[in-house]
Amino acid sequence: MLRIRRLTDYATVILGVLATEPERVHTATALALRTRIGAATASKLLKQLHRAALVTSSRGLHGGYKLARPAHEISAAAILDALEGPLALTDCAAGHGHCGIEETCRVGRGWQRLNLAIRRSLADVSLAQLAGLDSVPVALSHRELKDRIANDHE
Amino acid sequence: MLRIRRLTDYATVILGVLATEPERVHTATALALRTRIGAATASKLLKQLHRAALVTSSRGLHGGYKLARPAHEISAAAILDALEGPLALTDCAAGHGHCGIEETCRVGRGWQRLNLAIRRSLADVSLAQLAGLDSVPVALSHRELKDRIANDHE
DNA sequence: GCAATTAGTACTAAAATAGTCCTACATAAG
DNA sequence: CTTATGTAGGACTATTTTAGTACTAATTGC
Repeated sequence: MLRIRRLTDYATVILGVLATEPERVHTATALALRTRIGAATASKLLKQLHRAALVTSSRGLHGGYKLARPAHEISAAAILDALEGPLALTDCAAGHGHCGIEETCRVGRGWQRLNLAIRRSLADVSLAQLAGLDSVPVALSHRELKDRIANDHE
Repeated sequence: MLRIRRLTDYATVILGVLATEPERVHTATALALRTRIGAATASKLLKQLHRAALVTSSRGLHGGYKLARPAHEISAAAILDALEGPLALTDCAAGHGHCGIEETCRVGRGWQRLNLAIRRSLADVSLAQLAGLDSVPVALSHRELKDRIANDHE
């Protein structure tokens, strides 16, 4: 239930490596080797990350990629957004409504609320935490998410 | 990002209808008509819900489906589990590890933690809330989930 | 026995996902 | 000013998931 795509996972792994050495530039192939991800795939992911401005790139000889900001300033939500787009839990909410009856939309809204709460919470988790580089492991707790969703109602 | 499947959404819609009239039995076709979901699809979903013990069924003439328990005792997590299985955010954690290097698994664990926190929070949201039948809309808040994830560390 | 209705399974079609390849552009070093 | 090393971007293919359908068996009330 509720999984992220494999490529998104790959991307976080790559970002994790970049986060351990934020000063250096890393070539796509080097990152691919180190993460055992296919070179072409890693390259594609890095391009996406670049477009989302999570990494900076330099071309030519001695070119490569670097983290655009410190790892603790990159949120899990930003990564998800970059790789998977701002899609919602359900697409009923996205507007292609063949949900003719009232109950449908009521439920749809419920999911939507949940989705929002989760997203916001994800915004509070940083790459540094995800990659275990921070002292605080993954800071986002039960009580807080629950509050968050509750406080959401209207 | 982080979406549920369309069929899962359908299922909640069906459950929502069942929740509005928990006393009566509803036939698969009646539910299909009311929700504008294809009859065969609705039927298939109801079977899954039955296997997951979220609804009870009776066969034969005047048979049909009913909610197995009151709507406020059915959690969003239970619905997700029934329809999508207990899958994790990433499948690296599921064991098929081709994640040879350390960073990989560090990140994997991070996702795993997030997943767990979200799951637990989802366990606190009921069908009644999802379908908007409860006074409290969708009770699961920002602060609480955040706490939940934070408290998770080891 | 008959009609209504769920149970189970197998199959098909469509869409999302993952992954590869090719060509163009940029930069530094010789 | 040429060449080696890189990224940028897009087109394309294969694989896997997801959605949806169809058919047959089992159950029950009248």
